[in-house]
Amino acid sequence: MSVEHRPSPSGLAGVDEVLRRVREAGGRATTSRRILLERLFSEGSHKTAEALAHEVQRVAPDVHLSTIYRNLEELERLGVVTHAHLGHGPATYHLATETHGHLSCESCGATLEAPLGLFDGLAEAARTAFGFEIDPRHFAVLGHCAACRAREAGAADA
Amino acid sequence: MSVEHRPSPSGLAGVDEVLRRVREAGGRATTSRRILLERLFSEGSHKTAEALAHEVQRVAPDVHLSTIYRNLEELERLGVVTHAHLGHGPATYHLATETHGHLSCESCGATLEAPLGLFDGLAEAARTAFGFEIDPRHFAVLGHCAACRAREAGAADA
DNA sequence: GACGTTGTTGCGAATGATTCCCATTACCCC
DNA sequence: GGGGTAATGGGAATCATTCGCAACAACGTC
Repeated sequence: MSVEHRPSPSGLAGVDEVLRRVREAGGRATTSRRILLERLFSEGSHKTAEALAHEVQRVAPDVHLSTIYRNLEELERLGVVTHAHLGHGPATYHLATETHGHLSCESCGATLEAPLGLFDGLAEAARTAFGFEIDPRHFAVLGHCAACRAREAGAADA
Repeated sequence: MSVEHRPSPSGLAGVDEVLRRVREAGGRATTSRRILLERLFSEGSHKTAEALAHEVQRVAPDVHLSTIYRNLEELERLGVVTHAHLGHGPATYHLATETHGHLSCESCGATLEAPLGLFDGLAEAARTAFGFEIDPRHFAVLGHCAACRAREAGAADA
């Protein structure tokens, strides 16, 4: 079996390499774990545990939701996956290689991926004022997106 | 009956005025609502619904937790109260007159109240880059506080 | 002050997201 | 290929919050 050559998001070699890392850490390369990883490496991020469960179950119907949660937790411990909270509602999971913050619209729920540089001003201010080091990745910053602001402004005018 | 003269946090006159506003909006000035408001106007913010329930129940033991939630929801609709999410765990409630953002430590759970000005840099950047208007009050920005950073750095050295 | 309307309450059950427990299964090292 | 043990399926437990509903209590009116 050769190494995967798919263009992985940004540095992690692929499913097989992750599974190798899992085994090095004393874990096992189970089928559910492999399928879950394939889904995580596929396009489209910000998937909830339940969405991932559905995707996995299309291939292996017996994989239980709690197995998904356990695997995500384990993969997170290994640094392969992270989760983010985009507002109310369930957490979303994605590969740890995709590092960005999130701006999430309170009106329509849309989520923007924000380059970490966007948070530099706040990071600097928090560091200076409080010695506090922000982590913009774990929780989204809420607010209102351009489309909703335009719509709401229009409604106010009408 | 005279207006309350207690030094209210920052502009809202007091329990009686809020209850007046409630009645103007077609609501009723019930005992549980009055007691809840007294607790909200008392010192110490960032209280969870459950903590508020305990405080209220010290005075009126039969007030049910769901009543607290309903009253908080109603008061929030009237613009008297807001809630914030300070990380994992339950939401916290406080008077809407206290406007500040939150920095919440992922290690120790401590929460700092941050003046809204701290977020100006991020607000500007998000507006320019995405037309996105942030609301720094509803969700805390997570990260690591000075104390925990010092402790963790020390542990790393040891 | 009694009355009726209708907003509110107490209570428990329902929900949604996640975690826990446990007996069974299936990796994978030797 | 057998055995030790990590992982799984299944369901029950948990935590925060919401809902449904019958009984109750504000408050304007008479």
